[in-house]
Amino acid sequence: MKIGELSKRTDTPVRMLRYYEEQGLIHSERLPNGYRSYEDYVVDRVRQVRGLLEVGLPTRIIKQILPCLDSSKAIYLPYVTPDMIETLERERDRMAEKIECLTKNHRAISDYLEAVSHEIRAS
Amino acid sequence: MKIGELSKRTDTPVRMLRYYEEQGLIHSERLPNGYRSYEDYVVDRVRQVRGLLEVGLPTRIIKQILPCLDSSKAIYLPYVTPDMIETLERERDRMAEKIECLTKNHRAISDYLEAVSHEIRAS
DNA sequence: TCAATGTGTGACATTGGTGTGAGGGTCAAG
DNA sequence: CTTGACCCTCACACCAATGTCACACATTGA
Repeated sequence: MKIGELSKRTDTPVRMLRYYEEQGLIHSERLPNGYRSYEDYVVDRVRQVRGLLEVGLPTRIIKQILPCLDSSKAIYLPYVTPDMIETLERERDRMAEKIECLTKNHRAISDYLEAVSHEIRAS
Repeated sequence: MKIGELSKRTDTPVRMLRYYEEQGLIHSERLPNGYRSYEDYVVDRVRQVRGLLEVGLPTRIIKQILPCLDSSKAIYLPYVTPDMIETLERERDRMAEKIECLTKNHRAISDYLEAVSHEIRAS
């Protein structure tokens, strides 16, 4: 697929798709005319990238952890450096913290909305 | 307490504390000499703000939802506008999405690290 | 063929969170 | 009284993600 379709399917500005490629987060082939051509799996990839960006990870880190999140992990297993392991462990822990923070605040908002809805019904 | 102590207790640059105040996220009194003076509860407040920033919420949104996360919710219940409710519901849903994303990726990284550690033990 | 749409590159602007430094008060300890 | 640590404001700089615009070429459909 070409960049326009990928853009629609991922609800992502074309500008950003090119940016993600520049940052090494996604890959494209080129058609004879120079147009970018994407394989289907890139759709999921982009969605994953966007999700990680949304939760505050910079592209630098995303680029590092993405390969480890592929189903074809086996390929990468032998090449892992201690340095990489450290990064992954740190990110894993940071993610756990974020999950905790989000969960707490999510519940607080839910509770609040719940209370408000009762208030309305009572008035 | 003065800004230096708050900075230490929250592990937050003084610069940022003043910024958060400018954005209306925290409050300070002023001592006779012009120094900022904070009440104890601000420590938790700052930690909460930082957590929310880390998970990608902009100060604009944080400012809106913070009042609803206080324990003294009752005070705010009567003043809630439909507009505010909408914002809260949207943020609640976005948080849920983020939690899902983080959970998924957290598990993936954990699994990966697990696999790697086995690999190492086997070699 | 012409117009509209899609794509390419490149450059500049913007935004939000953050860093940093200048220049100047406050205050406590030596 | 002076020094050092702390505080004030203000301004400029930075970075990463994103928006926007200009200009050129490709594709497609009327």
